[in-house]
Amino acid sequence: MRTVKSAEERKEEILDVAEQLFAEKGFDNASTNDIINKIGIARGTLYHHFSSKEEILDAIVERMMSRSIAGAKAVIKDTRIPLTDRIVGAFLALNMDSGAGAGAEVLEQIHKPQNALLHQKTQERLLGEVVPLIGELIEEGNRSGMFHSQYPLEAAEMIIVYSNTAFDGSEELTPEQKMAKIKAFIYHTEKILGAEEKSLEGAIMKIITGR
Amino acid sequence: MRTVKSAEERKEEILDVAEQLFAEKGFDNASTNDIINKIGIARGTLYHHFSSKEEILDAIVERMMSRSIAGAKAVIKDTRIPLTDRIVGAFLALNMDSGAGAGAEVLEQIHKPQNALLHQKTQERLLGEVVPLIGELIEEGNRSGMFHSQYPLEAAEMIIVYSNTAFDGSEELTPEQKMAKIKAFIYHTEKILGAEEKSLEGAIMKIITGR
DNA sequence: ATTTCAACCGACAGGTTGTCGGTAGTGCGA
DNA sequence: TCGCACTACCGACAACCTGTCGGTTGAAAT
Repeated sequence: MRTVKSAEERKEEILDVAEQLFAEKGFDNASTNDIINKIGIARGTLYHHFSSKEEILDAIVERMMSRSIAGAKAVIKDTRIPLTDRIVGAFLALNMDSGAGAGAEVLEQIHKPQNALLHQKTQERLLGEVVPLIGELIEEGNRSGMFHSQYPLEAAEMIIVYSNTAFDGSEELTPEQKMAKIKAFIYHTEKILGAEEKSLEGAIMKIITGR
Repeated sequence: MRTVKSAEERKEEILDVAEQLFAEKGFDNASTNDIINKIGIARGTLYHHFSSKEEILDAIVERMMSRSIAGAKAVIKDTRIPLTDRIVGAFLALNMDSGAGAGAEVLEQIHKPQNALLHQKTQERLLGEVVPLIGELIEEGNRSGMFHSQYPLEAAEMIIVYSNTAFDGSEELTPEQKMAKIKAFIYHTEKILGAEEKSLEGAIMKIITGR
C-alpha cells in the first residue's frame, strides 16, 4: 500500500520520528532503517527528501533552534519589558528549548552523552545568532548604567556557552543541587556583566513565581 | 610475515595511529580498517587489544588527559610558586594539552567539528578531575585575600568549560582577534573570581614572556 | 484521456564493526 | 633440549548500515 503526502508534510514526519529516535538511542545508534520502519516508508523515499542522514540532523537542529531563537527574539525586542526581564526571558526561551509543547521528555535527553554531534551543532547556531543579540542587550544595559561590561560580546559568549553545556547532564542532580548550581550561575553572570548583586536573580524570581 | 610485540607496546602503537587518524579525518570517518592497514596488522589483532572502536577513543582521551592533568597537578602542588602563577600555569598545562612534544599539529585539529565525541569525553574528564583541583586553588586564594569567590567550585567549572570550548575553532581567527578573545577571557575570569583587575593578566605575561 | 511530474519503491553495491576458530611465536619448567 | 602453555596474531565471515538508481504509481494539469 502506498501513501502519498506533500513533500513538506512528509519531511516534517521524518523529522519528528528522527528527532525522537536520535534522542532515545543517539545519532549513531539510531539507523535510517529505524526511521523508515517506524514511519512505514521505503529507503528511497527517505533519500528523496533528505540527501543524507546528517542532513536530517541539521534539519532537526535548524527546526529546534529557529523556534527557540524566534521566541528569544520576540522577548528581546519587546521594549516595553524592563531590560533585566528581557535578558532573563531570552535565556528562558532558549533553555526551555522547544517553545512549543513538543515533548519535554525528548528534549531532556537530547543534549547528552551520545548526542555530542547534536550538541555541537546547536552550539554553533547559538554562537552565530544568539550571541550578537545578547551582546546588544548588554550594551543597552551598559548605556542605561545597569551593567558595566567592557566586552559585551565576549561576555555574552561566555554566558551562553556555559549555560548550554553546564546544565546538560543535570538530570542526575537533586533539585537542591540543581537550584544551587543555577544560583551560582546567576551570581557569576552578574559579576561578568558588572551588574549589581541580586539584580538578575530578582528578575528570575519575578518571572518564575508568576510575574 | 608476522611480528609479535608486547601487548603494551602494541596498544601504544594502535593508540598513536588512531589518534592521528581521528584527528585528521574525524572519529566517524576514520575506520578501523584505516588503523590496521596503516599499522599492518590484522583485524583480529586490533580487537584482541581493544574490544571496540569506542574503547580506543576512550583510551586516547585517557592517555591525553592523564598526561596534561599530571602536568597541571605538578604546577598546582608546587607551593613555592605564587598562587596566581600556579593557576595560570595549570591552565597552560591543560590547554597546551600534550605536555610532551607529541605533535602540536595533530592537537590543533583534535578539538573540533567532526570530533564532537572526543571533545565531549575530554570535557567529562576535565569536570571530574580538574574542577575540584582548581576549586581548591580558588579557596586558597580566598583565604589569602586575593580572590573573593562565593562559589569556588562553580567558578572553576565555568572557567574550565568555557576555555575548553571557546578556543576550539580559533584557527580561523586572526592572531589579533585571538589575543583579544583571550584578553576578554582573562578579564572575565578576574571578575568571576573577584580578583583585582590585571592580577591574572600580569601572571600570564610573566610566564609567557620568559619568566 | 493523456501527459507530466513528483512522491514513492526496493534491490543492490560498497563499506563498516565486531566475532571466532585456528595459527605461530615465546617463555618456562622438566 | 624437549615439550607445554600462553598469548599475540591472523583473516574469513556475519550482520549491519548508508546512499544509489532505475523503475513505478498517484495526482494534477492540459
